[in-house]
Amino acid sequence: MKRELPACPVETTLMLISDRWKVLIIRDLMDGTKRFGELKKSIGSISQKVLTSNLRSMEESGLLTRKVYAEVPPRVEYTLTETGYSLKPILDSMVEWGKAYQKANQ
Amino acid sequence: MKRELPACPVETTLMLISDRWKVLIIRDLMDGTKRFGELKKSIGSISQKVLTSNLRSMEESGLLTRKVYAEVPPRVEYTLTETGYSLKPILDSMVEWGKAYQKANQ
DNA sequence: CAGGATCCCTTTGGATACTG
DNA sequence: CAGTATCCAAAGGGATCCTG
Repeated sequence: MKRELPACPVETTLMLISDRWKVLIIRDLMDGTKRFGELKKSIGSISQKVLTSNLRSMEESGLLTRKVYAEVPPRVEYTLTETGYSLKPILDSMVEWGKAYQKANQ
Repeated sequence: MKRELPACPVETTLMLISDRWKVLIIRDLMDGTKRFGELKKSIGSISQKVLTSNLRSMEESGLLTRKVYAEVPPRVEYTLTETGYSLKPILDSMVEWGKAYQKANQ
């Protein structure tokens, strides 16, 4: 799963967040820690498998942490790292740009 | 090729630029108009087919314009639209973030 | 030069069933 | 609840050959 970092900075960023779901996951975690089920619900149409694999790869990239509680039923919480949270300006820009684009193309 | 705009602004932005190559194309066009061959060369490892299909879909999205000159050999120039150029702040943020990430993970 | 056409591979995502 | 395992479909991308 771990790939080499590209030489180009913008490619590095893209590699880490450009999947269909990762930006949505990050956005939903900007509000704070969430459980697996909460994430799945707030994202909506994502399948368990895909959510799991995205979360794992983002953990590996250092964008978020995964904390497992030894309880029954199990509880797993996901939290953005500093690195993950530092993507906020990019996300905000993307939201603003997207709004303007939607307005112009509705 | 034309897809419905998602309800969510950030998804809209993602849909338009999150492919592997689109951000690189936009970045290369930030400097000004370029010919097909120049783009292909500056991007490097992209194949003709993929470059063509990305350019067409970006034209359809209103991010760039395509101008064909009736010459032999043919000349085709691509230029960012205002909309495409307005992605600059996002690109810049991505470059900055990518640099910091690379530095932290080298 | 700037592509179109074709074939194939890999990756991502989706559906369903099962489990500690 | 939060996964795993398995199978499958679709899309993006790559390679090669051909052409106005």
